[in-house]
Amino acid sequence: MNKGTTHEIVSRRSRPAKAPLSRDVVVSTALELLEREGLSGLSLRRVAATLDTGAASLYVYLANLDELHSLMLDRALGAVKLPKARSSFWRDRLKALLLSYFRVLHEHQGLAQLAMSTIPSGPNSLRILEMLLGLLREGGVEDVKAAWGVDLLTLYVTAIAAEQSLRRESGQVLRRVEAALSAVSAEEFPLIFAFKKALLSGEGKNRSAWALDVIIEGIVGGSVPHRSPRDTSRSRRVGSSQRKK
Amino acid sequence: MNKGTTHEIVSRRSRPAKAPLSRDVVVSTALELLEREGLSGLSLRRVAATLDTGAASLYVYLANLDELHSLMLDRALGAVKLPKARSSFWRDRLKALLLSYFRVLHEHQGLAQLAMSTIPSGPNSLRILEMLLGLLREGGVEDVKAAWGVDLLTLYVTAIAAEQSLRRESGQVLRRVEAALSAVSAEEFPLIFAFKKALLSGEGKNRSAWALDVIIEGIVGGSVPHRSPRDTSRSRRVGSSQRKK
DNA sequence: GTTCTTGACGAACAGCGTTCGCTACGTTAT
DNA sequence: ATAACGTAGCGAACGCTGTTCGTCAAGAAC
Repeated sequence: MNKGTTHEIVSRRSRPAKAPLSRDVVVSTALELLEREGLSGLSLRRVAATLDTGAASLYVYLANLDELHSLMLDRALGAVKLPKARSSFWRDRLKALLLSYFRVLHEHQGLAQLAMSTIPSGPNSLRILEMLLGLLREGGVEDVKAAWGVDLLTLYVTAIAAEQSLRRESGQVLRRVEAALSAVSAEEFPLIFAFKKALLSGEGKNRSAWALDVIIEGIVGGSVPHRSPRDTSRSRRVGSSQRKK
Repeated sequence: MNKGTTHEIVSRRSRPAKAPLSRDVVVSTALELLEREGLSGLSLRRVAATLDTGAASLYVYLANLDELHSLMLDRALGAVKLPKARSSFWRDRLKALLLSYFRVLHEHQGLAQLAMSTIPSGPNSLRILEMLLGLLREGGVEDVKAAWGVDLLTLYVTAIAAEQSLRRESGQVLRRVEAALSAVSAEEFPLIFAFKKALLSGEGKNRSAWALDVIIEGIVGGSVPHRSPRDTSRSRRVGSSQRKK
């Protein structure tokens, strides 16, 4: 079956010092690889190769690639800075937290894209979630609104980070968009034609700061009339079971 | 949309009735496959197999898989209903447009996920973009704000649709989240513990309607003071006094 | 009739996630 | 001390992917 009868045994001791190969090193190595090569350059085989082993060995510590992604995301989210309680006005703390969240996703190549297809559920994510809930509640946001709001906020921040990462990473897509925008005629699409420059002006940082303001404003609702005539949603306290059709 | 729309070329002497195989049929077939099998079940090979040909044949009409994705997205966006001009208050029209956008992305399996990694740039997308710009302008939203706003709105709607599709499609991920949330202790994460039910209550439709309201309010609301000292440089009124350079 | 263009396509390449057995080692039980 | 056992490690393989290359055939142009 195998190659002949001789079968050399190389004696593992001869090798320099094989990596301990634990769940942690696998995740760390994967994160390094992600940062160096981007999401498309991340694969179980490459991770294994970096660790000088075969891909099959990783399955001792991982159920599958999805789990690795989930672990990577949560590990990375450990870098999000949680503002201290009552260190400032709650809204500033909320903004700081979301901004830190955004930065972590944005600064690491491919991490945001990864986060878009991976609902975070690890301990670090939970800590962030808990703090977001606390902040919204401190701000007087109603319970159901707060629950939906945190989902919205994280989803939203993730989406912005992913979009900007996508732009930065693969210029190919952006170039096609630019081409499409440049080709529009002033007659057919006058507004697009006129807004061309503004639409393409990335200038990521201002833009995402503005976007964050928008979403926070929207949720904490200084401007949203709490009860619009149509919105009769009986949002009451959490715990009272309600199911609406 | 169907294969036999126009002229039949019957004389393929060797074979019964081989597919005409044009760019349109490829895209249509891909969309059917997407709806039937989801995004993970979509591949060039499967599309080719459905068309009873080899994968290499598709490269006559497509540069690569990304381009197919882009074409598929724009084709699907053709189903978005554009409200008639001045049919109602501009804000209701904006909401209707975004809701239609959302529905199209949400109802077709996998389409939203596809849209998250594909910046739309086809004619149908442009028509939607143009209309969005018009609506925001009609609402008195300032130019640069409008330009960024449409980007935000579409990104946002796409993200919500993608998230909800992800939940519906793969219960695997959701189950892990549920497990993680159910396992939290009341001591460590009291708020998460208390909000558990509200956090998991998907009930997509109410939720996304609310989310849409939030983002629209955020953008059109005059909440952001906007006049930052260095921002006013290039944002002048578009359309009225735009000159060619 | 010959040349040129171009759609179609089989074969192949490199890579992917995942599974299956088989070693070789560390621990435990006898 | 020896035997048994669980398991980390890992090579090989399976079935899939996107993409490229060379070839073939049919029609257009000359």
